[in-house]
Amino acid sequence: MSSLEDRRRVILEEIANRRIETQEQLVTALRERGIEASQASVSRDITALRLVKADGRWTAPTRGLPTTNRFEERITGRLLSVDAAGDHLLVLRTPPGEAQGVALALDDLSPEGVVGTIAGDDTIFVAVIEAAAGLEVAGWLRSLIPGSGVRG
Amino acid sequence: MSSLEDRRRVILEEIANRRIETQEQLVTALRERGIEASQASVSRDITALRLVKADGRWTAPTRGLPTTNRFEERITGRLLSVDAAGDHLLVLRTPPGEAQGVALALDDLSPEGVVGTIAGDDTIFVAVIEAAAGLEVAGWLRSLIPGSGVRG
DNA sequence: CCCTGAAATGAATAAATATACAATCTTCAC
DNA sequence: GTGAAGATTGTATATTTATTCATTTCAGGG
Repeated sequence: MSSLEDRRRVILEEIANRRIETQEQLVTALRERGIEASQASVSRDITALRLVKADGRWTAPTRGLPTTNRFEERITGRLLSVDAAGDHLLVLRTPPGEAQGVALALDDLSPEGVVGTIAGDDTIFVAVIEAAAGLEVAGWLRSLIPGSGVRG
Repeated sequence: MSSLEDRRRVILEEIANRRIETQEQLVTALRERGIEASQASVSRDITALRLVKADGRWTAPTRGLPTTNRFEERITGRLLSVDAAGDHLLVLRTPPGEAQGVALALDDLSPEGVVGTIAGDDTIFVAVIEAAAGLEVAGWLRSLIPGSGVRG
């Protein structure tokens, strides 16, 4: 019986059911449920659960928000170029057979402004809401291409 | 012009294009771009922009804090049927023109097991990791169809 | 020009969160 | 059983972030 697992389960319940604004509040909430833990442990749990403090309260994000890292892992080395075709379409090139995977990763993240993607074998079309969003997304994607300068 | 607006715009650019882990890094990044600001101001900007620190880096959430209820609002009445095509693909039907919106709502929520979606005009393909996840997602989606019968 | 009020800011500091480190449990091989 | 390796934990503290408060800036009215 892992008290660690139990505690983390309760943490998820608590942040889902009441407004928890600090880790100390979480410590208190846990104690009310018979679980003793220090703020330090709660901090570690929060890291492990990849929780996020948004709008002043701790929440479990829906996927996409905190998965930036994971996304970057999934895409790095599989993205060759990023080009714009007009204001609303980005065209990404990948090695053969990689487009589906990269496009799925992109779908998982759903960056601001991206409306959708369609992937072929080595090409992905990314539809963006408006030009500014496209530029931002393009810049960020390019930063994932090895050997490309980060600041443009 | 409002240097405040400029600064916030640059903040969004910076966190999109490089990994920013602390507000002090943001202060430095701003200085490199010719914008002087204190950590205090950056902290206020972050609050105003509702940014969140996820996985150790500052990011712009893809959308606000989605609740299941909000998602259900977005989908209820716009989903006509849910069928399985094999173990890894669900096919959703919507009224004409609604598929994109429903698919976006689905992407926002990214239920466990859903790898990605592609939407046409009145049809959405939902790729799921494995059969069990597909059944679960399908069941849940069907529960959103008014007067839903069991299909597939 | 001088006021006034609202918004924005930085310095200092309070508050909140993450981590180093040592102690204590678990697991598992022997 | 004993002991080693690794996980988990709390305390104390370092680091990071939010806030207080005094000051500055700027627009508009006189």
